Amino acid sequence: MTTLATPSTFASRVLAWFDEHGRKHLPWQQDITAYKVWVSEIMLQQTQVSTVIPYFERFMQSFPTVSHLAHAEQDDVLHHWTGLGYYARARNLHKAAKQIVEKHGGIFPTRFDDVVALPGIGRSTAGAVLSLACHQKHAILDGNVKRVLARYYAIDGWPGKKNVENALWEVAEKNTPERRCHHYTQVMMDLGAMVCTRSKPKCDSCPLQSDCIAYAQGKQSQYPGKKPKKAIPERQTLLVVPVFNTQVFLEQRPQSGLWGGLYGFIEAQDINSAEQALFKRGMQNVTLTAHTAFRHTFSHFHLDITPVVAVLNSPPQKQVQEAQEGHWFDFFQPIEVGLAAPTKKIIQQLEHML
DNA sequence: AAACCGGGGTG
DNA sequence: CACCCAGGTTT
Repeated sequence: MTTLATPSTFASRVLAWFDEHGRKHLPWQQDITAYKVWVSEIMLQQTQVSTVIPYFERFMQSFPTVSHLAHAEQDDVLHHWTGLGYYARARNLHKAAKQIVEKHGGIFPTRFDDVVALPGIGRSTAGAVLSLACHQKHAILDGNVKRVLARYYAIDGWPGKKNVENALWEVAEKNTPERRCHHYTQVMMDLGAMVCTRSKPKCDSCPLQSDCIAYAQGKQSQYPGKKPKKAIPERQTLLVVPVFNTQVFLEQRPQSGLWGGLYGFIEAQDINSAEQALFKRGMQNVTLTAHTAFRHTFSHFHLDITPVVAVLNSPPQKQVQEAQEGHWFDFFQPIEVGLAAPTKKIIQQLEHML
């Protein structure tokens, strides 16, 4: 007697793998709410799970609901993000929380179009939240899923290209099952993070090995296609660090652009303009000392930073001209606002520079 | 040194 | 539509 082989679909195989190996005990998987899933998804867009966990816990302690987040000070929100990078994402999270309070009565919306209209939430994140928290059937396409699908189907080209992205979305939609869509969403991320990793994928543990095209061809490392690279420029800047007794002066940066909304040191191109900038802020009798430059690298440029400590020999006068919002912070106390990595680094090293 | 990353913004 | 931008970590 012959039996027709039960079609073992893409989804059924990965779901079986989920039952045995999937992650089910992450903090945002307990007492699931759309809010928790949303916050975790935004954090996970930029950082891996082990790093995110303590940030997530602190964030939820301080902002347990959408409403708490909406009513928080932006500085406090950015402070909770210090070290995670991509501060625009924290600003969008805060902005979206305010919109949810205004437009949706503080309840995270459950209609896809409402969710995707929120700042910082696109098609993939909206799909992830509604799938994981509300069990709605939506496809997702984050970096992990892109890698799994690009390899399985041997989809050539860089996913930043529209046509490649479209091809990936098409198969992402096609494979998303009606039943257990929330488990499916979770397991696709798990597979990308735990098995179908960027380098040294664990193909022998993969439920998709038998018909993965990249595996069959031994070309796992060729997928997804790489971003075309280009030389990145170098820039240099002075960061002027005013010090008076045990206090340093920081001011809030403009909302848009580099380190938007974070507190930082005064930027200057040379010592002369550094002195002018200090003068404008009522700091006149100062002793400037340039310290060893260090390099901070972004994706699109290198920034060589020379810290210039400006010790005030007398208390600051009233500002000559209104500038950004500036504050003196005691550098032995934790500073409760958002700081970019290089700012934090300079503050940590400050006592050695005096 | 290079890869990575979802969404916003601009041309 | 095509391209650029943002920041810090991992490899």
